[in-house]
This record gives sequence, C-alpha cells and structure tokens, in this order.
Amino acid sequence: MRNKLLPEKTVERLSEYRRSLLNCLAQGRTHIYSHDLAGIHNITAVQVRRDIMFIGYTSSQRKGYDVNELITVIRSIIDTDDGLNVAVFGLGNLGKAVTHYFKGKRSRLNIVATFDIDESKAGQEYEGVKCYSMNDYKELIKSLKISIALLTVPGAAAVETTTKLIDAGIEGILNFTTVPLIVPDHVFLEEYDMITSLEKIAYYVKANKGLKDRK
Amino acid sequence: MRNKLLPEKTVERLSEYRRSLLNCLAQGRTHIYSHDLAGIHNITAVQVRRDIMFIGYTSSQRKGYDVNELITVIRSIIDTDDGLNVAVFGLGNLGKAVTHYFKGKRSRLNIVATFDIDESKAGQEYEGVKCYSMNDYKELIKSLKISIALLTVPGAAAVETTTKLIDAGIEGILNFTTVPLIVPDHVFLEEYDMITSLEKIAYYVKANKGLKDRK
DNA sequence: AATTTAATGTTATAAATATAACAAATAATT
DNA sequence: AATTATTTGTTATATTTATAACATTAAATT
Ligand SMILES: NC(=O)c1ccc[n+]([C@@H]2O[C@H](COP(=O)([O-])OP(=O)(O)OC[C@H]3O[C@@H](n4cnc5c(N)ncnc54)[C@H](O)[C@@H]3O)[C@@H](O)[C@H]2O)c1
Ligand SMILES: NC(=O)c1ccc[n+]([C@@H]2O[C@H](COP(=O)([O-])OP(=O)(O)OC[C@H]3O[C@@H](n4cnc5c(N)ncnc54)[C@H](O)[C@@H]3O)[C@@H](O)[C@H]2O)c1
Repeated sequence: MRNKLLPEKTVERLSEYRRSLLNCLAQGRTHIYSHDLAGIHNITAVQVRRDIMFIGYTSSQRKGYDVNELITVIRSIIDTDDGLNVAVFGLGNLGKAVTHYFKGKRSRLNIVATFDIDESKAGQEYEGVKCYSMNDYKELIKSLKISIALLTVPGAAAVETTTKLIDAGIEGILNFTTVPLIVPDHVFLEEYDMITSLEKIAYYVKANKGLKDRK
Repeated sequence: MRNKLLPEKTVERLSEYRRSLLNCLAQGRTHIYSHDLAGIHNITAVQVRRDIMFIGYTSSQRKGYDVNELITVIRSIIDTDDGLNVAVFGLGNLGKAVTHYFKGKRSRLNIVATFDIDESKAGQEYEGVKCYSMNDYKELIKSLKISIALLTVPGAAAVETTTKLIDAGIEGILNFTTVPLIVPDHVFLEEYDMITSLEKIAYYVKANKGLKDRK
C-alpha cells in the first residue's frame, strides 16, 4: 500500500525547517526544542510537533530533536536520491536573477539548462548554465532529464510554452507569469504571483489604516 | 461597526479575477459568466460566485456579471483612493528585476523609491526610480509616504533591515529573502519563498514518479 | 401569459488546516 | 528511589477554506 501524501502546508514548513536546521547545525547546535524551531518560524510549537509527527520522526524525548537526524529525515522526504533536474524557460530579467540565485544553492535541485526564443541568447552561457534555443526544447528535456520548469517567459507566451513543456514530459512547473495556467492532473503546478501577493498586502494595509483612522 | 475582513484566499482570487476581467474588457467583452471566469482560473464556478457574494456585488442575473462594474467593485476593495506607495530595499539582481517589472504596471501601487547600502548605487536612477542610500531610509519612508516594502536584501541583512523598516512605520512587507521574519501584529507580512515553492514541487513530482514506477 | 431554461445567490456540508488539551516519557531534583 | 519539571506525541476541537445542494431570478420559448 502506498504511504499517503503529506499535507501541502506541512511540506512547505518542512522545507523551511530544514533551512533553519542547517543553520543550527552550522552553529554547532546538536539539539533543538519544538518551541525554539517554532520561534524561529513564528508559529506554534504544536504545529512543529504535529508536522514532525506526520513524517514519523521521534526524538529522544526531553532533549529536543536531534538536528542532524531531523535534517536527514526531511531530506529523505523532499529530496530524491539522484536529484531532480530543473530548467528556466525565458532568460530575461527574472529568468537571469533566478538562475543566478539557484545556481549552486541546492544540491538536489540543479538548474541544468535555460531556454530562450531569442537566438542571440541561445548558445551562450549564463552563470555556468548553457542557454539553449527553444527549438530544441523537446529533445533536451528528454536527454537532460529535466522534470521541473521555472516559467519566466512573457505572459503572452505562457500558455503556448506550457503546452509544449507538458507535451515534452515536464512534471512540475513554477509559474512566475501572471497568466493563469491549466495543466493536467499529473503535472504539479505552483503559481508564484507577485502582483497578487502585493495586492493582498495592499488590502490588509488599507484595512489597517481604516482601523487607525476610526480611533 | 466595522465590516469584517474578507477571507485571505478570496482577496487573492479577487486580484486574479481583476486581471482577467481587464483582459476581457480589452477584448470588448461586457459580460462574463461565473463558469467562464472559473474556467480561466481553473477553479469552480461556485468558488467564483461565493467570492463575489462576499464582496456584495450582484449581477443583472442571467446575463452574467457586468465586467466593468465588477472591476470597479474589486478596485474599491483592493485599491486605496490615493494609492499606496511601495519601495524596494536591496537593488540587486532580484530588486532590479522586480523594479523593472512593477514600474508602470499597477496604477495604485507605485514603486516610488529603491534603497541600497551600496553607496555607488545610491543617487542613481533605475527604470526611472531613484535609488537612495539606506542611511536616509527613515526620513524618506516618512516623506514619500512609503507603506509597503519589497525586501530583496541579502538574507544576512533581512532581520536588521526589517527592524528598521517597521520602526520607520512600514505597514506591509513582501519578503523575498528566505529568512523567516517576525513582525508585530499591525504589520502585514507575506513570505515569498522560491526555495520552498520549488521544494514543494519536487516533493510532489517525486511522489508522482513513485506512483508510475509501481505500475 | 405560462413554461422552460440557464444562470446567480445562499445555505449546508465536507475537507484541509491550525490550535488546544492532555497523556506519556524522561531528565533533573529532592 | 520517589518526585518534579519539562518536553514530546497524539487525540480532540476549532477555524478556515472549498464544495455541494438548492432555491431564486429573469430571459427566452412556447
Ligand atoms: N521581472 C519580474 O520581477 C517579474 C515579476 C513578476 C512576474 N514576472 C513575469 O515573469 C515573466 C518574465 O519577466 P521578465 O521581466 O524577466 O521579462 P523579460 O522580457 O525580461 O524576459 C522574457 C524572456 O523570455 C524570452 N521569450 C519570449 N518568448 C519566449 C518563448 N516563447 N519561449 C522562450 N522564451 C521566450 C525573451 O526572449 C526574454 O529573454 C513575465 O511573464 C512577467 O510577467 C516578472
Ligand atoms: N535572485 C533571485 O532570483 C532570488 C530568488 C529567491 C530569493 N532571493 C533572495 O532575494 C535577496 C536578494 O537576492 P539577489 O539575488 O538580488 O542578491 P544581490 O546580492 O544581487 O542583491 C542584494 C542587494 O542588496 C544590497 N544590500 C546589501 N545589504 C543591504 C542592506 N543592509 N540594506 C540595503 N541594501 C542592502 C546589496 O548592495 C545588493 O545590491 C536575497 O535575500 C535572496 O536570498 C533572490
């Protein structure tokens, strides 16, 4: 029987926990309490313990969680043994910033290629990652075993590009464009919409201002 | 009595609806059905109707929603009359990409300034937006009435910068760094964590692969 | 004008997520 | 060795979010 998927929010937090656990490790800390981890992430200790319960890890009680062990368990959940290959589609302002950022950051999520329709970019290297022509996407996704796409093409090209990528076997997409995409069930899509995030902030800031004015 | 805040997810979707409604308007469409709007965003029609119920707008039934009217209502909810001023803190790779992108996009959320600790950047202009020295943040946040911060400083400077910004009266923060921040209740914080988003995708792609292998 | 149809608006229910309550465990203290 | 203190692990409850069910409305049709 297949083990059930973890709640989405738990997966997100596990990723966040791992980062702070790695920091702890770097500082020579061997154990950490649920309330300390909670404090770092501004959530409750119960939340932390419940997440850790989900992944089945148990501490040597009373001393807190063993930092090293917990990192290993989280790794076994999120990472794959041989890593997942990632490519950036659209090497413009954002695509470059993202490539620069990710390159050499996470060992198990490697940016192995970038793609652009602009033939003057194709063939060049950026941050040690080769930029390929969009013409060759199909063969390269296969041969380079690219399973995750960072979509940073202009909005107008978003839908068309997505269709191509899915057709070529891409399994996960992080959508930086503000165009809503529709993908089949077997493809995991994560929307990453700055405008919406910013407008949401604006709404709550406005609501807050309204409160103050009333005082 | 104060009118209750909208659910967070509804606010997000309203922002998304508005964008597609503006597209519809540009295409000369005057009315839209809930199921059409739902189709664009890959959600259910009930979800759309419920969101629109929350904001109290009612259509001329049977013809669908009046695109123009709905845009106006959403605007009245998200936007402020005189707009909210936004500033970018940390004019590096990401800060520049974001400034470039936002400049001239949304009328009611104006990027009015960028800030950097690097004195060679301060004084210059980028995308028609002036870059100021971090030394002057306090006076400028006040005088330019900046209420929202886009935080694109290096992780190591995130906490310190946040403290400064809150002290200076910032009310909303979009955190691009991967450092978890702790802010007081009156400040609205939105985390915008690419690593976590990507690792989440990796988790589900991995789970999906596992399924396939078992077949 | 009555009927049908296809849409909305709203209440009821389900699912996902977060919080609270508390028992179990174990290190430290008496 | 018994007691206390403190932290975990887990079940129970609350909140938030999404979906379903259905009554209501108004244009189109008969
Ligand atoms: N820059 C930002 O901070 C930011 C913020 C939010 C959203 N976005 C979104 O990210 C996307 C990219 O933004 P940007 O500022 O980097 O734009 P950009 O114009 O700088 O870059 C787009 C790149 O995509 C390439 N391209 C165009 N059509 C293509 C195609 N069909 N296939 C492959 N490549 C193609 C272009 O040659 C260019 O290099 C846009 O959809 C934008 O809405 C950007
Ligand atoms: N580039 C990306 O795509 C990306 C993706 C995810 C997250 N991030 C995060 O965004 C942040 C910026 O990334 P980047 O790639 O643009 O880095 P960057 O080094 O290119 O830019 C950082 C800028 O901040 C300035 N700065 C440094 N200390 C400062 C301070 N105390 N006050 C004001 N400005 C200061 C620097 O002078 C520089 O211009 C980082 O925290 C990074 O983790 C970036």
